[in-house]
Amino acid sequence: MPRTEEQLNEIREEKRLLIMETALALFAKHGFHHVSISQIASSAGISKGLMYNYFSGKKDLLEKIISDSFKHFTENFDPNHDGVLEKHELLQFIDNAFDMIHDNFDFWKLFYTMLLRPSVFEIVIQKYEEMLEPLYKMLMTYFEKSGYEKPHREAVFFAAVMDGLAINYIIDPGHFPLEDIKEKVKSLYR
Amino acid sequence: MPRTEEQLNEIREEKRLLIMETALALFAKHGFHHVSISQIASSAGISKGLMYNYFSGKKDLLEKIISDSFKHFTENFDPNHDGVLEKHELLQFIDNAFDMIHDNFDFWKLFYTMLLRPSVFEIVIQKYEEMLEPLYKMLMTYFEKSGYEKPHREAVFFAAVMDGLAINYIIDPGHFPLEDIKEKVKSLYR
Amino acid sequence: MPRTEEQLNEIREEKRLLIMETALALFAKHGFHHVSISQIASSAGISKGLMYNYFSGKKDLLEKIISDSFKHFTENFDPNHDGVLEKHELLQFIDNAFDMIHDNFDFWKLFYTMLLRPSVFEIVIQKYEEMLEPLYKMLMTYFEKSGYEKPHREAVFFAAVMDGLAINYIIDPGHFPLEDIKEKVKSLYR
Amino acid sequence: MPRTEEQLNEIREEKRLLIMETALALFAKHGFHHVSISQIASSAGISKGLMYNYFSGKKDLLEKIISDSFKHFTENFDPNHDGVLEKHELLQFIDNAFDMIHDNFDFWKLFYTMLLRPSVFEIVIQKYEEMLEPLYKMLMTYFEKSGYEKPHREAVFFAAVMDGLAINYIIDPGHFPLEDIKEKVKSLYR
DNA sequence: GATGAATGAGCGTTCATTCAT
DNA sequence: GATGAATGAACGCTCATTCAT
Repeated sequence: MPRTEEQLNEIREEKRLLIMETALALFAKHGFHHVSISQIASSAGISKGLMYNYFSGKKDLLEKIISDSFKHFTENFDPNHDGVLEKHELLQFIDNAFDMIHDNFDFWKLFYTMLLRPSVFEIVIQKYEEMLEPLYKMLMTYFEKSGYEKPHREAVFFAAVMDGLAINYIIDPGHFPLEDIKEKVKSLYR
Repeated sequence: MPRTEEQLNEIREEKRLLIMETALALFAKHGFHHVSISQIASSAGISKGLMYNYFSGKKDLLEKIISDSFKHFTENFDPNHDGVLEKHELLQFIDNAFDMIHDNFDFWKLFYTMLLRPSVFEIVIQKYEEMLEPLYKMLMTYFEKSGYEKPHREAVFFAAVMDGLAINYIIDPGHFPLEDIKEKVKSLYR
Repeated sequence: MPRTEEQLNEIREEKRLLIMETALALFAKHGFHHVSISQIASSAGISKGLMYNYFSGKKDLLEKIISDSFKHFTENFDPNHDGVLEKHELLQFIDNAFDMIHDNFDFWKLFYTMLLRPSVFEIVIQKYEEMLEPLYKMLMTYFEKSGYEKPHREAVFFAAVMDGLAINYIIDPGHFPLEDIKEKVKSLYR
Repeated sequence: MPRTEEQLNEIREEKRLLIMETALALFAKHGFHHVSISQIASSAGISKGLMYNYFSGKKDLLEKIISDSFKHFTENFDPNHDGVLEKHELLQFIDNAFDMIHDNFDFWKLFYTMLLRPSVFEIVIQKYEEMLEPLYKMLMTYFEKSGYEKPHREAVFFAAVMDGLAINYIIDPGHFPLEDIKEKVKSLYR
């Protein structure tokens, strides 16, 4: 008797996640180009061939990892989903951002690793921009509303500060004065 | 008439530089892993074999590029070399930093590309920290002297902000509001 | 109400034929090696696994297709089954041959594709020769009876001409001057 | 001291030929798709990688084999290169054709193997048509000049006859009544 | 010093086949 | 009978590196 559709979906979903999690951890640790399909397969305890039942190739695997994580990220942004940022939401975002990096350390490490490597990043840039645009717009609207002189500059600056802090946190989380820095950033926007 | 020892050394040094510059430009454009030794050799107009007279391998070439550029970087830092930062020096540093990135764009692009890839960066991180430490100390001393509550936090924050801005500038220099951002950063420390 | 043995056999035979027809069409269009079991199965609307209930493997499937088609071919040959060829039968055969190719285009395309590939053709060559021998004998008898000097030569020549024409017809049926060629061949034996 | 240009050319030409001859023999024996690069390399006594110093891939290797052989073929056609076929030249061509097949058996076996396999033949079809067109034109002109009613039909027929004979000769050269057949064909055009 | 032919380990990927369900 | 997840050997190909000249 063949498996039921439900059983198959369960198996497929489990394996899909297993492969993606295994690959993400390896990509984060060694970098996309330094991880071979063989390594992923053997780390996940499956055959090389099985990978290709779930993903059309190494690039596709990366894309799926990134887009899944983005989905998770965007879902946890703009708390009340009204597209408008209030001051307390911005302050809360600053707190959340570092928690998010902490909770998805591998992903964010991979993400920032890719950010400057065109050959890898182009795979993913579109999803990145789709995700980023609403955030940028919200920030600009917020800064405009709050009376800042140059909202675009403020949005760019804010994003760059968060990137810089994220990267430094990722490089050496043990020595990063996390709470102090959170306070510092929040003090700029209080 | 055979060349003198000195002339030979000069020729050697020229070739060495030629290879490094060629490789740096290619690495920055396509990424380290997407540039083959063959490409570097043919771009530089030399044979593959000759590369190995100057560098022990592809990794070695990368290391030499990074560490040479650091040397150049540190030599052009700390304006009056007294180890003490004045406010006007800090403000000037902010200006200079972006100029430096602009003038050595390929290097800084490559550098930030490598920043999160332990396997490669490990090799140069020590030189990087050696170079960074006096700056950190100067910064901390300055912030302390200027009455900041948490000098360490301020130094980390400042460095991270500069990293974040550098990265965003490198990703898309055409759309980066350079002058506005310089002003913004300086305004924080005026 | 369970199906009778006969009904089951009928279903089995239908599936078998479905698979063979699907595969033949794909083999003819893309070539044996460019068609995967997955493609055949999905084209036929069955699972990969089921294929192996009907055929022991891809090679076996090919063999069965070829030998089944031969069976069909031989059954529709030698019009009055008396083993003797009359001139009008030979002339009719020439007409029929092209109709036969037209009606079973996929098969003959596949067949001629395989003709020169020993590793595959070996398998069916015996059946092919069994089928061909009576024809050869009839031809030789006919040519002998008709006063040709070298009946063997004539039989070989006739068969080769028909092969050559068949192949050229198959390569580009749209541009093949079919009726003209039929006339030409028949004129040689009128 | 590096090798002279001449030495390098010699080495290159030798290896190129070695690889092509080895590959042709294997392709003819087992078919293009059944021969791996590894097999060719090990048959030729070289490494896999070296193949790619001489040919850009397996397809390119095939193309070069075919086009080199075509070159050889066309050079030995139309004896006095005046683009006009005389009766004695046609009769001589018939003799030569079988000699040519005999002398380049592997090539012609490979060629006819490919003729019906679109996926392989398309690699080579252009060169084939370039080579064939002048021949077709010469034939048509000849048949027209000689008072045949339908020159196009005659050219198609002639080419098909030669194909059919070639294929049958290639399948089983030992049992092919070569001289008798040559006479037969020539008698049609005397 | 300088060359480039030569190597071979390793890559991403395919696919006929197996087998638990 | 029927399914499709799973396997693994083999493929075409790349490229850092070596070394005879």
